Amino acid sequence: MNVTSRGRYALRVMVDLAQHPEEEYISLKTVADRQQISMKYLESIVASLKRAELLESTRGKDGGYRLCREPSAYSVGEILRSIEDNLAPVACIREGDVHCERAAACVTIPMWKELDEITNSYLDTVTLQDLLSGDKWKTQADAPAEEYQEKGT
Amino acid sequence: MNVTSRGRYALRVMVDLAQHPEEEYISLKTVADRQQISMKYLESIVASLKRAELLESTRGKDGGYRLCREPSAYSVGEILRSIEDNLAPVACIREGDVHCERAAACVTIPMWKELDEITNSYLDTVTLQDLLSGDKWKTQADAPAEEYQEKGT
DNA sequence: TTTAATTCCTACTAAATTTGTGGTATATAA
DNA sequence: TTATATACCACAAATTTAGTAGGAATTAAA
Repeated sequence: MNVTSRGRYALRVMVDLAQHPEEEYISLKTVADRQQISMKYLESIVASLKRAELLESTRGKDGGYRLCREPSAYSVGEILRSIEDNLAPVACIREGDVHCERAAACVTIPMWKELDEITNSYLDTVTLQDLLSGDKWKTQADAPAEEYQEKGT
Repeated sequence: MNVTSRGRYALRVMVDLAQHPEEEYISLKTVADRQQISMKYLESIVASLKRAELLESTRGKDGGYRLCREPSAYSVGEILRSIEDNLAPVACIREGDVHCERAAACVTIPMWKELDEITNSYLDTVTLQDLLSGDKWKTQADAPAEEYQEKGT
């Protein structure tokens, strides 16, 4: 897997934007201040997010960034894959990349591939909304016995 | 996850030893030649494996390394954890290590923890024997109807 | 039309990690 | 006692990650 600070920061930017839906566009400076991350560093990260069409922007005064979908329509997997180019657990199974000539004979490749599938499919089931609500991980001790947060109604 | 070459090499050493059970102790040079890995680099890797009691050794002439269990009694998770100190997908959830003061408020922590559990429990289900046989990942198309490659004979 | 605020773009630098190498001490079988 | 190993420690090269710097282009508003 290997999720670097770029991936973690990307997630925090997306969460931050999701938590402040009222305003139209939010400047990077605002997000950087709230999240205490260098704005300059964030620049290259949001550039990737924008390229992947995970958020939209306007330039100039009063410009900034905003989500272009409902939080429930983003999966963590999608966000991370747009940022990290090596979500795979080992280099061996990255397509095109370095071709290991022993791959055909390598007894570990099938395992790495399965592991990659397992992690990706987990991350694809977690949405930005899940992160915001936290319900997905609430234990019974935490959770109020009464009812879930109604959604969709 | 982040499995580096140390982890991959460790797995290859273990597989190599498992594939040559006839001889008593096998020298690192032999393994390094067979696997085409720098022997010097392997030294530090097998040192970790030995420290974790995953293999045993004798020094001096005719010395070398050998497994101390049946291949089916090693899990890949155990092997990797003895080598890589950061199997966790992100630094944030490594105990004791760097303590992130925003951890309590961080909405992503529960997800990283669950991901870590998922990957570790998968890797704990895969044994060295599984890697050797490959059966675990054989598709029906691959598998010859007749019989497996005879081994042990 | 000028100014301030902002995204966008490119290049560079610093720090950390990974991937090794080298040298030597110690143990063991023949 | 010699050849062949492991064991141990320090250092170096290569790669990746993290962060900085500077400025061009765009936009809203004064």
